[in-house]
Amino acid sequence: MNTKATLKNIASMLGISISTVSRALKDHPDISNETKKKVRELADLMDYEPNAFAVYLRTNESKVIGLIVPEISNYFYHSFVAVVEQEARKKGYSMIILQSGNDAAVEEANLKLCKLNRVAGIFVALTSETRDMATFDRIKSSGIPIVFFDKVPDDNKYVKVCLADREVGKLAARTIFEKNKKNVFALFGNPNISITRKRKQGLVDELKKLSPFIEIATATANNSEEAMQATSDILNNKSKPDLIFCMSDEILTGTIMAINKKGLKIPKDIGVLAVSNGFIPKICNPEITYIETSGTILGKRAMKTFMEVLEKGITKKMDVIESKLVEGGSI
Amino acid sequence: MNTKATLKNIASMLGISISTVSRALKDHPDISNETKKKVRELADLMDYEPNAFAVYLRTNESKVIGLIVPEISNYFYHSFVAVVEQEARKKGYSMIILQSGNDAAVEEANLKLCKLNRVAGIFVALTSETRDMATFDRIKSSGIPIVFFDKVPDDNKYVKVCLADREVGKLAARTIFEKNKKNVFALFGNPNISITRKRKQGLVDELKKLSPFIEIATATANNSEEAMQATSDILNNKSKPDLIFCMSDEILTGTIMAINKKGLKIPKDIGVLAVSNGFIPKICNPEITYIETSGTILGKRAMKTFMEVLEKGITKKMDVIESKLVEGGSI
DNA sequence: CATTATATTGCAAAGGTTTGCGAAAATGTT
DNA sequence: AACATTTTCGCAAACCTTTGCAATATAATG
Repeated sequence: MNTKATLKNIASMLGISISTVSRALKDHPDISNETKKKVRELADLMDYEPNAFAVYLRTNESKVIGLIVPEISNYFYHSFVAVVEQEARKKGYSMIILQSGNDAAVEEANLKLCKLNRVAGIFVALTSETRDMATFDRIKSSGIPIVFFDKVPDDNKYVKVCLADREVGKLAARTIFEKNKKNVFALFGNPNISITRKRKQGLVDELKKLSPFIEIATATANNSEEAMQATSDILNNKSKPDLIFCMSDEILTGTIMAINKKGLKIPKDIGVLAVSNGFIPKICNPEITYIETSGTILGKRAMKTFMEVLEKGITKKMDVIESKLVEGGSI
Repeated sequence: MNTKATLKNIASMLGISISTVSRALKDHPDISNETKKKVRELADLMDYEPNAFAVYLRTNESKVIGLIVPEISNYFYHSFVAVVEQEARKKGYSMIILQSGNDAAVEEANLKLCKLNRVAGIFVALTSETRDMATFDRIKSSGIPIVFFDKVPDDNKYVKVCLADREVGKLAARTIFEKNKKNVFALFGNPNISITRKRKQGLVDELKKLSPFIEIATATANNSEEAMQATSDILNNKSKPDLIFCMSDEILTGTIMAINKKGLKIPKDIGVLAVSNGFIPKICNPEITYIETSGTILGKRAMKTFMEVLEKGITKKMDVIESKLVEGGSI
């Protein structure tokens, strides 16, 4: 086997010291152009790449970002993941991805893994089960910045990037009011996470404020299947609602399948309003009217915030992303 | 700041040597139970975690798997990513994710990054632009195993896990024949990648064999927008096809939007047959009939193959996954 | 008690890089 | 020519862990 491409070997082959080689490759001003040239040529020839671990060990910082989400493959996160990875690569970072699968213990293990790998920082969307923030606090105080996104903790001592969830609810309420709907069935996700509570509160409160004549029933579904079941149940009632509100893409999926199965026509038989990134709404017929939540935008903003945290050492911040209504033909 | 949790510090606090501490924490038989106990207690107290970089540097192997795909957020890959991450975590590995964005240069940079990070192995779905396999060969011969999936190279000297693409095409052909369709419009993705060529060949050849009376026109679309455009164009012809075949979810998405926009009814006005993981077909009304390609299954098989490669040192293998027809109501 | 086996522990090198500081060589200044 | 500067380079420590081997302490054997 031919000699490994290390600083040491290059140095000995050239009869100069390791430190000179190291500096030459970094274009350090202390080194003469002549030497630099020699070193670079041999390094190229030997296909030299610095040993990342040695660098990390020495500098004690890695160019890796940790990303912890409940599930990658869920509607919203993968576009977030995609854009964060892109932006990260532009800045010379790689991304290590971990799923918590809505299990607080796994989430904690993942956090440890991040710490173990000395990541430069961590993006986290919380599990709906997460109660104890102690591990996060420990990691944060050990100097690893954490940016929470989407599923964020309530406490304001963290850095978070999220949607204006209460506004999302209010916007939904105003839409319902303007479209003159009277009997709303609203489906929400896990009530333990704050975005659910906020969206629900925004919707219910605003609706109450706008009109005393709009009836609203709410229900909870933890996944598409439950959403489908809940929708089916309500559609079998004799007093069918005239609009179904879906808090997320996951729920929208179930609702649409239930409506289709039942053979109802949107919007003639029933209206639909969703909170979504737009992908599913656009392949439906007619297109679903939705309040936009873009993983791509969220990702970009999160990355921007992350760089701020890294460079300026911010430890608390809340970046809230406004959303807007995109009209389809489902109401 | 309190002392860092390192072997050295633990050792000096306990008045013993570093190696003893190291071995005590590994439950090495050379160390007395008494010492082990002392060491473990202090280590726990100090929240000791071995410095991964030092370990990697010393052992020259990391517990990280690289995953390179054209795009994470595309229909199929994110479920693959999700399951691979899960399985990897079970085996003590983490996953670093990289997107090539269909750019061979970025793909190469990503490969380098994997090498730089001394990953334990790499999963790759090729770019449609990839021609030169030299970098892959170099990495492979440097001892890092590579498992290709989905978008795999033609050459049999690699380890690959993929769908039975030709069979997929044939299955589509048989379905078309049985459903008595006569005028097929088939939309394919990038012709540079082998799965496109194979699916197309399978479809066209088998169709020809089954009946001389079935007309088939094909077209190429590189993304949803192009697929939508191509479908719109063909639907404006006076001789409308009676079935559209979509090679992938990406294309199906565009086709469905075009059909909806045109106001046509499936299957009355036009039939649709797709190759898909099933998610989009199931939210359509009626559900689309599709040939199943599951990222989840592919991911599991890929991971299994990967472990074989790692443990048994296999260097070439081809794992082909059969697919089946799932009937919706779109034909 | 002397000798040998066994149980514990420590020493030190190795893995590859970075970097402060001092040394040597080259150049410039009177 | 003597001195001051500047340019160029090397020494050696540090980052933290792993591990072969030597060293000591303890117990067992004759």
